[in-house]
Amino acid sequence: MERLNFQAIEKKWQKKFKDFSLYREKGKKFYCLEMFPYPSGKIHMGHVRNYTIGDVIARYKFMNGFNVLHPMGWDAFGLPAENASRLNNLHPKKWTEKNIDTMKKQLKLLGLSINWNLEISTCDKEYYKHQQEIFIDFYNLGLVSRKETYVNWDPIEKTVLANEQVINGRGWRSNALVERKKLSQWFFNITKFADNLLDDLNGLDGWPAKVKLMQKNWIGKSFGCEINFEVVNKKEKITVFTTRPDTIFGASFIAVSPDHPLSKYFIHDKNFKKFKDECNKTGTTEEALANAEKLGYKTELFVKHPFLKNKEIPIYFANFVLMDYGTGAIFGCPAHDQRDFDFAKKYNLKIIKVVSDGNKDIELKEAYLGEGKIINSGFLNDLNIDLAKKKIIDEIEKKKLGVKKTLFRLKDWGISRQRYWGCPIPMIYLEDGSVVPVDKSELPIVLPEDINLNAKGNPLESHKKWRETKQKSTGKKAIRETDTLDTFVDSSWYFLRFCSPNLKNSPFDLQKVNYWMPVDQYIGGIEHAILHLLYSRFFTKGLKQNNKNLNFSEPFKNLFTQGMVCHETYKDKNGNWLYPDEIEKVDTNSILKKSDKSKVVIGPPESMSKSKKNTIDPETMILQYGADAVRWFILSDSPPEKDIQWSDRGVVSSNKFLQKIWNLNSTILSRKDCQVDKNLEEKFIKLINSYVIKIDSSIKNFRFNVSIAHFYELYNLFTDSVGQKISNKVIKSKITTMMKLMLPFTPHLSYECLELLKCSELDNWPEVKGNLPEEISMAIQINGKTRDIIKTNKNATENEINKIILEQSKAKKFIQDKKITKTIFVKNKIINYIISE
RNA sequence: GGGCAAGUGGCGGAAUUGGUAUACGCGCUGGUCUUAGAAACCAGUGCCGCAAGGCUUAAGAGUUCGAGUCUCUUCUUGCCCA
Repeated sequence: MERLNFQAIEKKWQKKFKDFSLYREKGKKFYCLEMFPYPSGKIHMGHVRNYTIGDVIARYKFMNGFNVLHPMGWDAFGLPAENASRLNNLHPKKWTEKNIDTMKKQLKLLGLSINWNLEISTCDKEYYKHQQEIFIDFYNLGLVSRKETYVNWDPIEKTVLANEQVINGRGWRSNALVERKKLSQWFFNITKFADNLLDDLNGLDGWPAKVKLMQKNWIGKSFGCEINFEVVNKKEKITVFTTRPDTIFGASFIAVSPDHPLSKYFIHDKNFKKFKDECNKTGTTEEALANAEKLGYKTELFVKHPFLKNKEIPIYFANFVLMDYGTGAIFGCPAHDQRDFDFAKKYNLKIIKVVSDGNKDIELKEAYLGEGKIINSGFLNDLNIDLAKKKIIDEIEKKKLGVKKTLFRLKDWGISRQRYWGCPIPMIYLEDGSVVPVDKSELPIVLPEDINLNAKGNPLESHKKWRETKQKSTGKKAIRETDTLDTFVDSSWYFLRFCSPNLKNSPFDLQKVNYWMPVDQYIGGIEHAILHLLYSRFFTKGLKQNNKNLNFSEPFKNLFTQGMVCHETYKDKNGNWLYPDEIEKVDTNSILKKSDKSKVVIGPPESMSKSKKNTIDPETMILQYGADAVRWFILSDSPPEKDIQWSDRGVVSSNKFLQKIWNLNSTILSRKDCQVDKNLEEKFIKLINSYVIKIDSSIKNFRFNVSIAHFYELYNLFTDSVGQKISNKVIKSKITTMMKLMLPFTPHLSYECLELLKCSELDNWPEVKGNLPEEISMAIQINGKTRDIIKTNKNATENEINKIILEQSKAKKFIQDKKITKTIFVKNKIINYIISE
């Protein structure tokens, strides 16, 4: 028997997959999309998992008669290209193109059903030209603004970081301590859609509840009110925002942001300046602010308490109050807010309980946040928190002390990046100080290639020739915006571009996006649960506002978030990380470093990363074990939403199993016809039918590991059956069924076997119906304990079962002459006799 | 601190949603074949017990004829928010 030569068949079929398309004229549309990769150099196992899952879905849907769009592109802008080009003296464009080339070849080795004719790359001017157009459209819609704000400044990368790029106060890439810096930045006004983005989550039934919850928390809608406090002996009022107006009687200080207008009285105060500089060293994330030590600067100013005559409350500047959240001022109620509590402890401020925690006279050790009756609060006393909130807000509005207000945690999306390798922002600065978009006819504003990357800061700023321009309509001198767009912008609409990737004059063809959108199945990592998905949703809503004829307002109908690929880590005696191929396993207990035979310490499985050297190169695995075996393994071990542990043993056994399938196919091809036992044959056919149903439903439910378990069972069924009295016709027709079921998982092997089986219709899914096995097993229980399992005909009645039990079942002796007081009979499942002693 | 998940053999995990717990795979043990090894094939494999049987889904309670699945308490782990 000839061994499976996977290299040869993969080569053969990949040639046929070239320019592969799952398009067809008839059938319902299905848009299957996996998050496109960043071209970092080589593909990694995470990509293999992501694109294999997508490929199974795409092929499955196609075989079920759908017209499938399954494209691929490159998220090709971004800082790593700049860093790499400084290291290797290679232009970011060249570096990116080289990587795309490599990764495309690697992806093709996996045998994906990608239609490569639709390939796009975000660094291509034919792509970002349209992005600039969308930017101008958004600008004209009032969805773009320019604001002076404090930003997270990474002093090493010399760029602005988004809040989520700051981890524990440090830059996510550089690990530098992040500083606060005031810069003029471009923003997308995502907050204009805050309510919309929140409400529409309800319609996303095909999204994991977890992701929806994360987005909901991120948007963070909260209800409360503004309260105006009169400053003693000054004209102004301080407006605070609070979600806990019910605790107003517990207020013992006012804290305002160091950037609050009130600071005008202190600009000449050296101590205040020092304090403010100190504050700027803390990051701007809520987490950084929460963890930072609470710092205050006491002013000589006081406000009047709005409900307590003669009560005056001191004003502090505080580092934990942000100017861009709420009104930049809060009232502090230490008894019921932990930050206020910490602050009050530090500056010896009064802690007045206004919500009863049940312990009347015991001093609080921390803020009490629970439910309780209101106390010490005049007309609010004895109410619960909710009622007190309503009453106090009514009172505040009645006395015109403030207004009811809804606040969002969501902030506008800062999109300016002081970097070269990104999409130029199509705005110009005129000499009169006005800032205007470029004329659309000038698009694209092409990124210049002759730049000096070794200069500090943004190379576009020092590129005089590119920077200096003229306004087209007036001929006036102008200077280009040198900031480029956050790369999240690039990925916020690429799914639309795939519908008409070569269209010249418009980002997308209306008819085509209305046909293909929304994406029917989007697949990617959970790490994009908030930002990428939120931004894409915002873009879709913005585009719909710009063009009312778009017939969708959400981009992704169904979302699947796959788990990570993990591998154990290895360290040598000096604590240096080692690659898996630098070690050897002598036996289960001793692992040695190959080079010097020293002992190696094994760490727990962690997400594969270059820094921990626990990566496995997909290309090596594909060449060694075959693409089908790699695909098979990555789907077989764990449910796809969970993390999976890469194991070499696993891929070896996948390879062995596929070899067995090949051998089985060969056996069947050369099988001689035999005498036929009709009953046996019928039984075999019915069993196969039951597996078609099981495999079909497990694929539908993304339970690929279960599908694979069923394939093993199917294989066992075949090896038991080839030697039995079943006709060649039936055996061949059923192995054809099995190969079709396997096709989405192992396309090369399946196509090859189907060709050998002379199957004429390769691309249709087996019928998911037919007669099922008649024999089933039933559990016999006595007092709820299983005492025997009997085989019986489907739909056997209680009487028939009773007869069997009394005649032959092992359960018989448990009943003996005891009295059966009750019988519970569930057809095809169990019969339970309740007997009394 | 708050919210949300999850906890099943030596390991990855399955269980038609309240009805046969441990499917399938890995590993391990024994055997066949082989000069030997590898591969392949056959058999076994939750725990205790010679067996009959008993016990078992993190721990404990509850609902039920029946609980891995539902409810409550506790513990542990992971993720998100703080």
